[in-house]
Amino acid sequence: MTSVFKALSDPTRRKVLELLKQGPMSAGELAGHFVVSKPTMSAHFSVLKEADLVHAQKDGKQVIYHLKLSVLEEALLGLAGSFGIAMPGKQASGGVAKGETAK
Amino acid sequence: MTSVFKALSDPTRRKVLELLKQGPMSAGELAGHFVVSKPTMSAHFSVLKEADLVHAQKDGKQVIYHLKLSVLEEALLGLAGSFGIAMPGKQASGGVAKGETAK
DNA sequence: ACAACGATTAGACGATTAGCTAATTATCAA
DNA sequence: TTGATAATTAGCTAATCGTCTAATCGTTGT
Repeated sequence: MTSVFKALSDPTRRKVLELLKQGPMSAGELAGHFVVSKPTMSAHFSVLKEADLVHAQKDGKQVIYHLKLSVLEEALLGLAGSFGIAMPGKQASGGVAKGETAK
Repeated sequence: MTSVFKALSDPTRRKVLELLKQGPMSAGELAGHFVVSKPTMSAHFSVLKEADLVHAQKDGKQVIYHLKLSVLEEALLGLAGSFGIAMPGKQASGGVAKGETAK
């Protein structure tokens, strides 16, 4: 959970995830959307991999990154749940009961 | 948005917010729940204030902290929305509004 | 006025972070 | 085999982070 929020705390990394939301993309193509150097982007990809928010698949000389939406969803849901925050979609779930911890 | 996720990226600060979820609490009482020094806790409170996740109200020689749940909710809702993540509660909202960036 | 208490500020320290350039690895094409 | 291309690793710097102790500030009770 900490690693996910740490990953999300950088605007560049959030934007990478948003780009990946539209579909898998190579490291180079992703890097093309930013002004920083490719090694810097590579470091960002490492943080995202570490947080399990993306999956890297090697394809020839490229590396294709995929968003792992379920992991992001679980983190957000986990935090929202532990604060009884209701969010759009599905039906109300009542949040965490009194005295519970909401891992 | 970045300041909120930065604040959330530390486990101590997340736990502070969880304690505050149950109601306002003084700096000292909050600090009592952790093993770190009070000045360190004070620094954590500063980060939370900076992110507007808590409000500090002075009362005599104490400072009472209040959770600003709506700010947390908005940040989570914003990110979830920009990824089309549906979460329990309310009804679906179709994501980020026109022209918005979901920074 | 002064001592005690709750909290923050100041200053220091090691660890981590985001960024860079240069070098390296891996793959593919000529 | 050589060269080009995609990406990562290595090595560095400057800035920020989390933590500490010591000092200070503001309030309250004597």
